Amino acid sequence: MPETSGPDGPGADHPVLAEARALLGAVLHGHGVSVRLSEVEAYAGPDDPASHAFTRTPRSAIMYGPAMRLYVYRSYGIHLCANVVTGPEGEGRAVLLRAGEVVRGHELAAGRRRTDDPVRLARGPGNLASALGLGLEDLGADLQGPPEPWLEPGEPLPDASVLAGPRVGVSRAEERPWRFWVAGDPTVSAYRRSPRAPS
DNA sequence: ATTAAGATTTACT
DNA sequence: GTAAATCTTAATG
Repeated sequence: MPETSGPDGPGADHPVLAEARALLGAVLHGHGVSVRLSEVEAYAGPDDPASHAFTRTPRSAIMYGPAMRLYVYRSYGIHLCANVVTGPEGEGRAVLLRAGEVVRGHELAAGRRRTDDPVRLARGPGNLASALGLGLEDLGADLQGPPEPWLEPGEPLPDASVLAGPRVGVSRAEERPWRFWVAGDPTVSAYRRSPRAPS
């Protein structure tokens, strides 16, 4: 096991990858709704041009804070995305929660999402945050334990059940397979088009 | 102060 | 499958 930089260049062996993989299978308890994470994306700091932490800003300041904290940001102004800050303070590492399966509060989540499809309940970052009832009020919330939204680590998944692939919506460094999802989970969607494709 | 870009979702065809 | 809507944040003059 190679600690060498791999054939793909810098960041191929980044510690955030292991943390993102560890988040798969964990259960995120939100406002009356619990979701088992099935798809996540790893984002590093200065080493990742696609990360919000690439440049130090008030918005990404939370990413440089202590771990196990919730980072919520707005995407395209209308939707919210939930992230979990990982790593030691100052590293600026975070993991984006892209999708998951609702294991509790199914009815409540269905009411919020206005859909009865359990597969679509938490498919997509914005939907995941919406289904959990997360908002900017939960920004920086401690995920270490109740009563507020908290993250319960699950059992480590077999390596064979975890697949990796290129990230979505990232205009740069898409060659890095920093996106992890659970194999065979219907809540995980396939590759999507890139945002705002040039004419 | 203004311009540009973006970690998306939903609806319609 | 394709197209459009929506808001914030970041950078620049």
